[in-house]
Parts: sequence; structure tokens; C-alpha cells
Amino acid sequence: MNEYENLFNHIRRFTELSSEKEQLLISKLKYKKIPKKDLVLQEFEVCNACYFVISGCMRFYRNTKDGFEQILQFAIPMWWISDYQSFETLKPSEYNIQAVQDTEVLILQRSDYEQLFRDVPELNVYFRLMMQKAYTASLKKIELILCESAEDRYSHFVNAFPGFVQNIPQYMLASFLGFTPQFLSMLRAKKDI
Amino acid sequence: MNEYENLFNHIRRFTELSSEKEQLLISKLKYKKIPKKDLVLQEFEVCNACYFVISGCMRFYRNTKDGFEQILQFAIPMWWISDYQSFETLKPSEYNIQAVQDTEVLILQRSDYEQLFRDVPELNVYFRLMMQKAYTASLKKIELILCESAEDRYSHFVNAFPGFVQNIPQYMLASFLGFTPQFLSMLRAKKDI
DNA sequence: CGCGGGTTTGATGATGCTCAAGCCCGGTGG
DNA sequence: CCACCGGGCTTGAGCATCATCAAACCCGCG
Repeated sequence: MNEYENLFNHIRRFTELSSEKEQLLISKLKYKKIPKKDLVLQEFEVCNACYFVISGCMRFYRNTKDGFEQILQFAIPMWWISDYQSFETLKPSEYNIQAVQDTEVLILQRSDYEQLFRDVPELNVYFRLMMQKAYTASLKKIELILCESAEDRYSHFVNAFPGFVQNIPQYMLASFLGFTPQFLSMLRAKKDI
Repeated sequence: MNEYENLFNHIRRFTELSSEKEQLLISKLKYKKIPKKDLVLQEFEVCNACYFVISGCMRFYRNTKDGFEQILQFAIPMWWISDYQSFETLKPSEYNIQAVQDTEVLILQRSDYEQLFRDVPELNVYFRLMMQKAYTASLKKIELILCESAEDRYSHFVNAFPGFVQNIPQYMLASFLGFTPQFLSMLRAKKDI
């Protein structure tokens, strides 16, 4: 299976691309393997690209003033990740994007971005729907944080992404869910019994 | 100033529409005044429209199992609001959308939606960027909830939307920020001194 | 074998909630 | 025009949840 099939399958769920336009898109995408722990975006840099995850997992996080890492978002296969704020405004990012494991991505640089949307207007449909999905997902997360106890948040997440939980360190899951690793450990102890 | 100018001004910030296309868009939009406390979407209904707020304010909230109202989102002038999840999937919504004050909106029905995007493809650009903005805003909110104390969250919000705070009941602001009205009252007492 | 990152466990403590009562004030009916 | 009603805001006491700090432990890796 070639590197681009995942993305094209994904796009096909939402819109159609002629094969010329697929070729055009391919010509603007760069395939890359990101080794575990490598950063593709670092705090204070301007974010110059969007990343489509083929395999592996990326984390989007910030360093807080009290010196710890708050994860805001994971990007799993078939997800796009970027700091869109920085990407659009050219302002330095406050966030970091890092490979949690060895991760394969397709990279879309800003230098190709505008032109690509003009040449392949169908991508506007696709990204409109991606952004909408990302927006509703993050609204859902706000709801979970505000309405559910830490315990319910944890079970909810484990049910929603059963396989995922095995693959990432506990402390990242804890950060993402909004509590401490110690507290998560306590929760798990309670559940297992 | 006619009812559609606000929207067109907004669209012009992101893309261009020929005046024929503007007319086409107008023909699909319905202007309506929503009286304070009226609901445009109610829990268990399917969400059949998107709403563009011209003046006033809408709230997007859910009824939690312990019987209170959790506000997830306000829509102020120049914002679109909808339950996009329900809107796309035709599944019943878990949310309510209500006018906080007398509010003027433009309504875009789902029945016109697909066709409109085909006829006016520029709207894909516009909505892609709107959704992106909504997504980054809600990521920012997650960040505030997870990284900042209730007190800092409150000051941050008051600074970001100085006028807004005056116009809505305290208990709605408290719900939106993720704490109780009592606690907010206590915070304010502390600040004022 | 030892080091170091990650997880576990427990004691103590802060943040923000619950419950309950009183207050303020605008709207409504007598 | 006044009295009353009720929604929203305030205040306070007691309490639950989850954080912090610290120590021990586990285990993969050099």
C-alpha cells in the first residue's frame, strides 16, 4: 500500500478527486517518518505545516508556567494535526507537536497551501468537514471535562479508544484527561479489584 | 443597514462572492428575531439548521444527568452556531440552543445546505475557515480549563470580552467557565475589594 | 548490574462544591 | 401605589475531590 492511499481513502469518504487532482495533491505532500520523541513543532516557532498521521501517534501540548506539560490533543491515524492559529497568523506558536511513538506522516507546507486550495477546490470541502469534526470533538471534550468526574472521564475514554490506552504512557493519558498520573494510578487500582 | 450586510462583511474578510452568488445566498437565508429564552434547538430533536448571529446572544448547553444546565458555548454577533454533529448525522441532539437575549439571526436550513455549497463553492472556503476558528477557540478553552485556576479563568474571560460580561446573568457565565454561581460570586467579592 | 523513567502508594492539604439561609430588586397583581 | 413574589445574587459552614509531596518500587536498557 502506498503512502498516500490512507489519505485518499479518507478524502473519498467526504468528496471526490479526479486522478489528475490526486496527482497534484501528491506532488505537494511529503512523506516522512518521525522517530519517537521528535518534535515537528516547537514552542516559539511559527508553525509552517499541517500533518496527516498515517500510523503512530502525535501529541499536541503546551508547557505551562508551573513547568509541566499539558496535552491538549492526540493525533491518531487519519487525523490532521497542526497549530492552525500559528499556521494562519504566522505568529509564534505556544505549543509543541511531538511523536509519541515512531510515526508516519504526510506533510503539507504552508508554501504550497494557498495554491493547492485554488488548484484543488474540493479540498475546501474536505477540510471544512475535517475542521467541523475536530470542532465537535473538542466541544465534546469540554463537555466531558465539565460534566463528568475524573473517574467517568477515564472510563469513557477507555471505552471510546480501547486499543489506544495500551499504547501510550499513563502519564500522557492522565495529562490529556486533565488530572495527575498519581490520581490515574489510584483510579486504575480501584477498577482492577 | 440590511440584515445581510453583517454576514457579507464577515464573508468578505475570508473570500469573495460575486453579487449573483450573494443573491443566491440571500435567497436561501431566512432572517428571524428570536425572543429572549426561546429555543431554536431542543434536546432530542434533530438539528436542521445553522444560525448566524447578527445581534444579541445565543447559548449552546446541555442538561446534565444531575439536573443542571452546562453551557458549552456562547454565540455572539458574527458567529455561527449549530449542533453540527446532529446536523450532519441526522441523529437527535443532546443539546439546546437558546436566545439569552432578544437575538437576530440568519437561518440556513439543511434542506438548502448541500445545494448551496454546490452552487456557491466559495462558501466552502468561508466555512472551512470558520470551523477552523471555532476549533482553535475551543482548544484554547480546553487549555484554560486544564491549565488555569478558576480565578485566572474568570479574569482572562473578563479581559477578553469586557462588555459581554455585563450583559449576561452571572450564573450563565459561571456555568460557561465551569464552576458554580456561588463560587463566582465569591471571586467577584474578592476582586472588588 | 545499576541507572533512570515511569508507576504505585500514602499522608496531607487546597480548591471549589453542596446545602442552606438571607438579601436584593424588578415585575405583577391587588 | 404598595405589597408581594420569585429569580438571581450573596454569604458561610462543612465537605468531597483531586493535587502535592515524598518515598518506594518496577522494569527495560545501556
